[in-house]
Amino acid sequence: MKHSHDHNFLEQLDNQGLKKTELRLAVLKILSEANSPLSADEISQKLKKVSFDRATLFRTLKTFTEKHLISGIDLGEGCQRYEINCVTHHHHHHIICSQCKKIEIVPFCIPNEFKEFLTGRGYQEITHRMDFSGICVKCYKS
Amino acid sequence: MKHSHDHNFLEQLDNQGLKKTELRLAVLKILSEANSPLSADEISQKLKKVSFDRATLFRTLKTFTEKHLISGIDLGEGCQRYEINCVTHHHHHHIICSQCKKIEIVPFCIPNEFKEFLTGRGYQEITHRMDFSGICVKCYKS
DNA sequence: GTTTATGCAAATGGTTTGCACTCGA
DNA sequence: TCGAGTGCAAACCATTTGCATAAAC
Repeated sequence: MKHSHDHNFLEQLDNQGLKKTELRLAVLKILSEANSPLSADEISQKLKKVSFDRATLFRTLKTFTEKHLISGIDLGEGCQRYEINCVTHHHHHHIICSQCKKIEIVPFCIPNEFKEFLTGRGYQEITHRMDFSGICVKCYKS
Repeated sequence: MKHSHDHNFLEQLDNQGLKKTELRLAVLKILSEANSPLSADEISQKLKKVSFDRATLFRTLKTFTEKHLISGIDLGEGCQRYEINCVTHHHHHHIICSQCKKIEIVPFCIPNEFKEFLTGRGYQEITHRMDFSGICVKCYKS
């Protein structure tokens, strides 16, 4: 899908005191147009037109994550996936098909009681991760 | 803590058609005496008395996981941790302290509705992962 | 003209693999 | 004895790091 806020990338980089380079703009564009979280490999593939170095890509992803422009997520595949952080992309969880690896967003989050329980146990700054895997309809039918 | 079913290790290996070697027995013993999931490194450290090879240890952990004698869990540290599977250790989730890395078991699991929702969406053989992190009381106080 | 970002090459860390040898059943 | 299990060395794969160059501001 196309986004109308492509031009915001420049602004976002500026706000974070980051220089606007071709790679950075390309990565932001790719992630904002993706409909599911992408691995570094997948981003690389979509970067065909842009010349870049793998180390630089990882540095970019790390910087963006630290500046909260993107989020890294782990679905147990042994690599990180990255998602753009924008107003329309708030906190959520995923399910990944164990066969075709298709990823969907899941429309629920953990009950408040969980966090309350842990707070009661003295934990501070609690974060959680939750994800699902299963065989999707398509794969199951075939 | 000491367990009275140490002698079951031999039996468990037998049941799975696995040969009873010193390393395997030692790993089962270590994991059954551990009070939180151990990484391959931590298991290695506890194996001081037994001579072993790192590759063999990983092969052992893989075999045990496949035979469901142990479970591998990922708490986002970049390595797997392993827990013994026995009658007294059923499905559960963890919280890890983001500072001291102490791991505790959390006494709740996801609501049934989550799985039901996904089943309704056509997913089969659904599994989930859920874990927490936060600063534990001890670390917070210091 | 600085500071920050990049490319290159090499290192890291957890884990896996190929192969010949060894040991448990 | 015979196949499963092991040690060793080397490979793997995602990611990181050091350093000198290049580009952004």
